Amino acid sequence: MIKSLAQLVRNKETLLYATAMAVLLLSFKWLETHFIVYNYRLDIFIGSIATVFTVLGIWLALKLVKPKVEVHLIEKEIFITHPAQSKINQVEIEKSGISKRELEVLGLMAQGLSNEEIAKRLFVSLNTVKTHSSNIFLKLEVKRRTQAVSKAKQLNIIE
Amino acid sequence: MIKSLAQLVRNKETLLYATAMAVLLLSFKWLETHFIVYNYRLDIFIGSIATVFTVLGIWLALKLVKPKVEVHLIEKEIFITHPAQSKINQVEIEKSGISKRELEVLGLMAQGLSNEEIAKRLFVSLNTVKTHSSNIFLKLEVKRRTQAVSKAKQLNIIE
DNA sequence: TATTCATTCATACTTTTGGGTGATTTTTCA
DNA sequence: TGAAAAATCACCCAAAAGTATGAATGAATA
Repeated sequence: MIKSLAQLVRNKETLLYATAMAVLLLSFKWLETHFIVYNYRLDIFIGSIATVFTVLGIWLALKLVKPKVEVHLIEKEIFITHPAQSKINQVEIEKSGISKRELEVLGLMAQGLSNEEIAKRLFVSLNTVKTHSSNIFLKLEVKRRTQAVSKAKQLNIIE
Repeated sequence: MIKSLAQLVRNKETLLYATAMAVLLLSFKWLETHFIVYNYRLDIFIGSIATVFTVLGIWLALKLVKPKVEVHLIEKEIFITHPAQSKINQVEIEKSGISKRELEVLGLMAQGLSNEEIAKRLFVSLNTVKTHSSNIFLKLEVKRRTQAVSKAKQLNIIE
């Protein structure tokens, strides 16, 4: 309420409305002096004044007071399954010490390729792939390719 | 404005406010008859009535006008990592024809266990695990355990 | 320049895996 | 109850995977 009054005072149009009220009062005063108002029933006169000024008050309030705004916040939950998540953990790769080439081999391993197939894919010999594999197992501290794939996926160093 | 009036009529509290206005009017009437109001300056009397009813009007308007409702949608993003998701696709399991026991073996396979380790875990012989493995490969139409794991994860029949 | 590291390859050997076949025992289900 | 499916196990053989060791080469680096 205090705030509303403060707004009312601050408002640029306040003068206009104040003037309107003054004019109304003056017009009543004029009616009072120039017509024989008292011939009419005084309570009717007062009643009409009350009505007019009530309407004026309502009009004033509606014009001046900034409308109340109730803000309703509705939380809409958006489920994101995984937006191409599973970002490869570069940190873990470096921590494990796995080289680029070994990572390639590991990736193909995870796809289910045999050493022979990996060798053909990378244009190297079977022995090379075996060496890479062994090094991978050492670095991941596992014994088998299946374990390597399992651990690599856990560490997010592949896929 | 029309809408506001309609609200005003509908409002349950309207009677209260109407009563308040009636009481005010009656009190003025009472003042009029029981005191010699006319001894005072009539314009002061009218002015106070105007002021009172202006305030009443303002108060009425402030009380009765329903606030505007602004609805704000807040989109709350919920990321689902993959512990909760990745529900096992029962349909694909049945489609592949993989039995319960074979599924067990497949699961341990995916964890990187060797046939020997699986055998010990399941309290069966190595040969049994081999048989299960072979059947799994047939049913998944793959050649190696690594491929089996890869395909099984694609089909969501494990994990 | 010397050294380290990644990559490549080889040979020999062991272990694991996978294919094929057959058989017995449970379990399930019509 | 009786047939089908699932689970169990064995033996043999071959392929693939993995271990160990050694070595050559090229690129990066201290």
